[in-house]
Amino acid sequence: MLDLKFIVQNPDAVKAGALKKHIVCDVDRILELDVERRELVGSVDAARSAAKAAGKTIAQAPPEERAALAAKQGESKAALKAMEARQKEVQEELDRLLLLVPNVPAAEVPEGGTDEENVELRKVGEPRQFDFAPRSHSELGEAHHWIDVVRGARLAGSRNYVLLGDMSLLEHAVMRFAFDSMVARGFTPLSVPTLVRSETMVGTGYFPGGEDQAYKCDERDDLCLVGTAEVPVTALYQDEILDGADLPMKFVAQSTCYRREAGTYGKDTKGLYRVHQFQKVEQVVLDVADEARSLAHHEAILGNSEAILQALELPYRVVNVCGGDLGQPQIQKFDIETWMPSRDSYGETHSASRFHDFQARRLNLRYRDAEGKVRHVHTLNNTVAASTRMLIALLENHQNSDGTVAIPEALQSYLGGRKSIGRPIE
RNA sequence: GGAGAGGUGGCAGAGUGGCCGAAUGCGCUGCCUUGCUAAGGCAGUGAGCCUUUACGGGUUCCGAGGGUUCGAAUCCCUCCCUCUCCGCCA
Repeated sequence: MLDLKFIVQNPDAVKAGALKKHIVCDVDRILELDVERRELVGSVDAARSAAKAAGKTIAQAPPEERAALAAKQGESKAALKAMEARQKEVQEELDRLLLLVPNVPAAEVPEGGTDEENVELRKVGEPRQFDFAPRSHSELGEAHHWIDVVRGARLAGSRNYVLLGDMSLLEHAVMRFAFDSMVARGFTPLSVPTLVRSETMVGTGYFPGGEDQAYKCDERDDLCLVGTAEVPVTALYQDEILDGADLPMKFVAQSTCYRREAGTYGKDTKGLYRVHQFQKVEQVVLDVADEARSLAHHEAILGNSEAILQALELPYRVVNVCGGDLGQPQIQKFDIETWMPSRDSYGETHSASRFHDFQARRLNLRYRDAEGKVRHVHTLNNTVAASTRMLIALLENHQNSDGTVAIPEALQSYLGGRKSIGRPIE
């Protein structure tokens, strides 16, 4: 969330930001509530101060005078209670509204309402020209008995799948390659819970608003399945004050990711593109509150993922995500879209986000700088590799005319040195 | 799941109704002293909010939320979490 002081001092910038993101929030009501809140804090504090002083007088008064003094004290207490009740109401409404105010997007974020208005920054690699009719990953998966969506659905409903044989091995190979690459770049490997408290979902900015997209345990447990390791990793130090000397912290974690995909019926129904569960390696950076350093990290984590795609010999493009396609918490986001022949287009595979202190404020995640001042950290994250979408790209881009699939050199050592998988299809 | 214990400042750990935002120790910071691979002395050392040009002042926070009381870290209720033993189990 944004700093209340910032909102009060820059209401127009906040409103303009929300407009650019096509998000509705009531900034004026917040300003109103803040005025009332301050008045109440002033009078409540003064009343409490008086009550405290009176209490001390009573303690020191001779026993025979105490009853009278205490009775008098009881009267002013009723007024204090009323003020406190109102203060609580105001604070609660304010807190609720503050959670809905979006982060202000950077000036470099393009105007636009949907992903169609994202701006392409660069293309890397050429989409392959096939001299045969290429198969979709679904066709390849079925022909080789690598992907079983029928039994996946029987086990767990639609948008579920089973990977078999070499496809399961390939999934592990990609994940491990991605993970190892990040460790080699100095990221600290982490294994984290994928079932977290709602509070953690709020802290990272997924709630309120994203409840429909998350699987939630029943009322016995206040826990949700995460849609990404970003959640537990970013929240790792929530409610703590870190030593600024320990920053930046860079983490890489693999996790299973769960997504309800509510409201996407009929969309991307074939194959592995939109599924309820997949594996993902994610990178997260925590650093001091410094714009320049945040920007540098943003470039770096984008570059880390591009290096993975280049090693996997996959064509991709980078887009600057427009305001309307930006989430509530981001300052700016770059998506990487990888070429997918069956879609005859680039499909989103990575999302590199910069948040400034938006998540850190919600998470109460702070650090002490060199001067001893306590500040909120800046957070960033990016996909390193998401299993299913990487499998789509690998199968479809590296397929041969006989239906076998070439394995990029970077992955061969993870597959026992094999250069291809699959037998020729009849 | 059963039985028990407990949640206090960076850590350890006192504190069972007013003198407690909280002893003491450790850690950390600064100054001083001695001079030899270290020790000693003194001082300081939580966060939030309101207010103030500033110095400062006020207030809240002792797991969370309610309650009793003129007054609560201390008493009562609810919840959360941790630990120990037993049971079950990957």
